Amino acid sequence: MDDFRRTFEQQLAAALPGAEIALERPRSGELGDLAFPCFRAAKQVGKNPVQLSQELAAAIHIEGALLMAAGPYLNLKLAPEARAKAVLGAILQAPAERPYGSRPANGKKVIVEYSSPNIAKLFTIGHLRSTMIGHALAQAHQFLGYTVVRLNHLGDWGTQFGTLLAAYTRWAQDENPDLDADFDWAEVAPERRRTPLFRLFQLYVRFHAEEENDPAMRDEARAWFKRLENNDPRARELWKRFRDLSLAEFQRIYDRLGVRFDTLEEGEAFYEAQLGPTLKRLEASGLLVEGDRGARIIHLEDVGIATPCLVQKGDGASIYATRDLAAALYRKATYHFDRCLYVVGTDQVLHFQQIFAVLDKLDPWFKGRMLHTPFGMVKLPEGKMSTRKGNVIFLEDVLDEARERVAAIIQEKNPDLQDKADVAEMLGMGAVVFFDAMNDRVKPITFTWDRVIALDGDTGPYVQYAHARIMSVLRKAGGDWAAKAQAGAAKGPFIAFVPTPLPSDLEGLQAPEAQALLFELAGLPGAIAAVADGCMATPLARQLVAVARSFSGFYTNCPILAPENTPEARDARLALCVATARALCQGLFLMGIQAPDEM
RNA sequence: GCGCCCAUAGCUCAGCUGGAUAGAGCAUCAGGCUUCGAACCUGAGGGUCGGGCGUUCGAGUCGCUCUGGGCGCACCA
Repeated sequence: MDDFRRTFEQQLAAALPGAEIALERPRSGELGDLAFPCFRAAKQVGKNPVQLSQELAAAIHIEGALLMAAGPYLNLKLAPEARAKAVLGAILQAPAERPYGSRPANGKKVIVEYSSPNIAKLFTIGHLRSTMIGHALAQAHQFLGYTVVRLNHLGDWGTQFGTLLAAYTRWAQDENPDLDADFDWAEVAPERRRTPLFRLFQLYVRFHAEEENDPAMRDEARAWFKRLENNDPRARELWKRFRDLSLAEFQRIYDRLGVRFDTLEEGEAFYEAQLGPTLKRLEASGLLVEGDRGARIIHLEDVGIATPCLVQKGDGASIYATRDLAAALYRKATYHFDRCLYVVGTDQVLHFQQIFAVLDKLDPWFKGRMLHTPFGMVKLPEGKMSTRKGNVIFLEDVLDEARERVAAIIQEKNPDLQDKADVAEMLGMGAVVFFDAMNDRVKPITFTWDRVIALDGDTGPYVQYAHARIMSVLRKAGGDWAAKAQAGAAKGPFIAFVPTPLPSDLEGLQAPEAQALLFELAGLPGAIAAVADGCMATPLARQLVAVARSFSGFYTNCPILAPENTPEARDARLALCVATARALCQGLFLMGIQAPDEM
């Protein structure tokens, strides 16, 4: 396809000297494979776009392709066999280390900061957004040739930690120091959740509840954080314990989600030693000003931000802005990145505007490199979720529920399936994660069980089902067909498939449904590129659905193993199945979803 | 009060830098398994793209304005 694109562009450039040649993808494969909208060029040469496209259609000839004027568009449509050859070739003959849609290394480095949960808080459905969007962005960038650094800005520092220390001191350290017994004041939790970490969480929630009526407690929490920053041994000891407890839990969840980071060490606390130097540097630059109550701030009115950035609290303790600034400076020195993405919710847009503005003032190097990728918050029908208030949906409950619902369907439709539990997990995860990607927008999401765990229609399991059906056909085909679609080991985001020769005769793919499927497969590389460009997984998710849907059309209309098929037609169709399976498997994997062979 | 974001079918959402007849899923209705997996497929109904004004050859997309919602507005993150 790239060859045709290049030739088409060259011919257009020759016919229209000086014109800007920007090709598009037509709405459907019926229209063609590549489209040249003539509007701008027509203006430049002083012609009517409809007329220009007709003239170009008559003037340009490309072997194996048809050039057709469709109103103001000039469409290049490949002959059915040329399309099949181009698309299947690109997928089946891609080198194992450079799968279809990937690009060679481009020498650029991008940091993706994502997930970033707070210590002693359990993962909620809200955390899934940052985690999986960030994961998909990291995967897509690496797939497209970037060097990717995956960072987790763990919330292991700050006044919230003071809250935890204060609460522990008040209600646990004497009667329940190891947090191994239930609190008599807390409501009884389900068995699975009765862990020390959960009790820590209960302490946190209780503190915030009581703090409402007793503002002095807020000072108590701040004082504890101050002690922590001043190296108080008791505070440090508890800090380490709570952090270790949380990390073990987080790791379990990341393993379940298939998400990994280059390091979990560079959380907020990591920058503690750099806070002083950061403040000094801000001071030396002359940006730092005294604010109310002895706080130190940086004014940003001159760049259109009314709220100043507070970098040191009145009591001298640091605040998250200080740590984000220190982190950015550290990352510049350590990673020399080209782009740094912050996958953090929309409620922090102002915060990042401030941080980026301060960095621009401090060092012009940062200009244009820092990017906040905000996402809408997950809300409940009755309102905002709040960890502090305890009205939250825990991620594991959602994943477990999804798994159970899938397991019930498996029991009904395919009771003899091997590895039922594993498959149920893959499909449940697929449903939840895919739902999130389909909705990637800045808009908030209202959580309901049936929405998030939907299993019909445009869902992960729908795409996974297409993959499973293909594998089933390939197994029935015998020979080494199934092996050809078998995923090899993944290296980073790349799934290795052994390059496979094309069938010499592709006439069996003339049917419109086969052509439509080829057209959608051809759309995948663009969709993956759009993930990185737009910093969202949505285009890929939607293109995978398009592929799965057109596969279903192909499957129902073009018998693959029917005895009346010629061996050539059968092989051509099987090759298309293999290509589709590879593409689906790789595409889902970029999103953090696995494609089972059976379900 | 100020700032940012959002508004598309009954519901949930797509719609790439303005460009081909505004598309999916769910729900509803009507069909399709003696044939490769029906977790599927085919078809139907359903739209003043929140209202108004403007820019443009052309606006769901850009600008202004109104209405309705979300978020934020220094010592939480």
